[in-house]
Amino acid sequence: MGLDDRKLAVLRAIVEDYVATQEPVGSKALVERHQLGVSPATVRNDMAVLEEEGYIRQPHTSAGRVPTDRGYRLFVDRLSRVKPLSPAERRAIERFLVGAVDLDDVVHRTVRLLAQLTRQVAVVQYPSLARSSVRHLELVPISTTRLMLVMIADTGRVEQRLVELPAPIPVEDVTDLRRLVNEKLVGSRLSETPPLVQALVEESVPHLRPAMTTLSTVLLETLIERHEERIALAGTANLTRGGLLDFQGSLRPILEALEEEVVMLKLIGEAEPTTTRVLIGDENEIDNLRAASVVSTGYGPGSTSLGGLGVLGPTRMDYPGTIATVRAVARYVGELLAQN
Amino acid sequence: MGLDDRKLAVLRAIVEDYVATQEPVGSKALVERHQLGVSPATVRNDMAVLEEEGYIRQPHTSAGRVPTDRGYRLFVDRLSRVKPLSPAERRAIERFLVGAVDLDDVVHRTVRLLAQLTRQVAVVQYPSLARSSVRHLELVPISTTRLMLVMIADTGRVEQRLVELPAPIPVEDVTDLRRLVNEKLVGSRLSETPPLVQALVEESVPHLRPAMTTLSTVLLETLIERHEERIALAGTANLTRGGLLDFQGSLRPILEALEEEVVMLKLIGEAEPTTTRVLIGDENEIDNLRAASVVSTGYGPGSTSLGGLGVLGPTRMDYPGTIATVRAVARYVGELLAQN
DNA sequence: GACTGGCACTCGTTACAGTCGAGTGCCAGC
DNA sequence: GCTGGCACTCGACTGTAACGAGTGCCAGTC
Repeated sequence: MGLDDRKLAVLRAIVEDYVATQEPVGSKALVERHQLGVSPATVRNDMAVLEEEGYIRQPHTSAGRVPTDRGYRLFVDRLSRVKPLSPAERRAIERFLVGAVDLDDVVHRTVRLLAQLTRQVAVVQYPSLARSSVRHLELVPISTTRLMLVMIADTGRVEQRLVELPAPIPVEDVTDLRRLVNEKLVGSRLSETPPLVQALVEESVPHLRPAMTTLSTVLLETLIERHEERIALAGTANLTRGGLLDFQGSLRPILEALEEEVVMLKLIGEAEPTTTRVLIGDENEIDNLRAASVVSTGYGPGSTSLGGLGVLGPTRMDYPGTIATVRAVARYVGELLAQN
Repeated sequence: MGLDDRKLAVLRAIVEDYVATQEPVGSKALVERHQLGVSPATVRNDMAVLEEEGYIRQPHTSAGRVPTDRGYRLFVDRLSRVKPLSPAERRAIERFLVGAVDLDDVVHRTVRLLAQLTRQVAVVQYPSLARSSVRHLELVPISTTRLMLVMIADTGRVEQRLVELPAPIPVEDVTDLRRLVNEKLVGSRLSETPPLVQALVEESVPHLRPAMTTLSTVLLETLIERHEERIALAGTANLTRGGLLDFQGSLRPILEALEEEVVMLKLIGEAEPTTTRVLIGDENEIDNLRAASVVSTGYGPGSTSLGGLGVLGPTRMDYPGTIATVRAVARYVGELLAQN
């Protein structure tokens, strides 16, 4: 593993040039474009070592070198600084997010902004319900046997679900039910509600019990277990930049993966605001994304995470710039949501 | 324009073969695969006429013929019957849609189903708010100067928006506001609410007036003007089927168009349940979609339309099958929503 | 011992020529 | 009006050759 400083500089130069030109880079071009202070022959020797160690490879014998996933990894970990954003970019972020009127709007603006700034596919998770708490529960009678249950979370998320009651109940009972569930659940984290919901049923007076039982089932089922997590996507057209060279010629697996919300959630939903995760090519556990890289982080007030966001692009991407942008956007969104 | 029956039969055969094989079809292959009862030479003469009239064309001099947009148009209008769905498909539709728990779920299932059955990109518009009526309005106090306004439409759609009040108001006033807006607006179509909202302000008692004014602004602005329309997408990965031959080599414009909700809405949002619209290639007003075809219709109970749905694919698509599927899915969804 | 210039070698790219064959248009004949 | 026959076109494919970017290796220099 004896990689001296110059070899690392060579690797850095190769990554930078390849990302910029999208073409295998040779020893001669390298010494011309960078001040390495040595001859092409020396660079060739260094390249041979780098190749042996698995950081770069040749697409074919008489071609220049291309970074491997491992090479990008080394570059990201040790050879690059996070690029500070340009003032123009900072302004773009602020301008874009100011004026959002509700949560949906914030999420949509964010994902579009991220796609535009990074020129990649952007993914933003809605604030996770599990980490939100209940602000209010509303029960709206639709008919004597049907209620619409609406839950408003402190993050601004609103979820609704139809409840089919086992028997007709009078309006006064709906009022009672509403009061009871609100007294019990408002303010508590959704991840902590199951025992509370259970208690609600046990404590309820006999004539409300059937309705409360049904209601609690729906509460548990829908609001906590089922589609509690949602995501927004933007910038899929960016996948076609750089011709078909990226993604080894086929967008299919990428597009398929992007449509699977579960997959995407797993990909970006676990990060914390303080860390930025970079997954490069092969490091990805999802087979369909073996030709892609993902940069993700969490957002939220302070260091608590409400959800994740990130971008997906070719392994040949501008990591320093992308990482900087993802972080910046996450921070702004976190602050914005903290104000609500 | 003297196209006799045989020439039309030839055109039909060309369209069918080309759709199936994706390769230019020649006179010899045509007589082999279809019982036209004439020789290749005769077919060639017919082809020459069809080409002159602009229904087919040759990619290059020594190749077979390919239908033009105009050819597909004639095929759709006069040469094809809507294919009845297979029992398996009918069952798939029913199985897929049964068990949907709320509107979001219905829409998501529908769009995925449509993408799967047609193997194209599917687009489903959420039930249009403009054509829905108000079932209930809820006001939830967030703080003394902030309310969360939640509107529930008869289609099951729920919209929310934060209201910043000009001055703090007591909880009793919120109750009054809630009662007033509900009395006035419940049951009316959203497209008819603006005068009613106006009246609400004018009729309100002095001490409620400031709050009511703000509230009415939000009501008009958000629920009626702004993002009143939403769509769901699925099956973008299907764009990559058939290699890059479809869409003249670049998915970019298509993907860009798909991300523009406004564009998509215009495309599918105007149809009525009784008619099915087919836009072929050039007929499309959106430049980005000149290489694609769109099959769309409306859905809703009876012949009133709640929204549109459709699929987008290459001009080289199985029109009879696609049309049948789009119609069938629209009918099922319409019925499903009518039951709510 | 590390770097360098030089050189032979590899191999993908491009250009060009030639062959093949699917498919056509046209025409004389039935 | 249809058909068989025939000459023609032109893209697809194959083979050959020249080109050149880029390499690995080695002997020479500091």
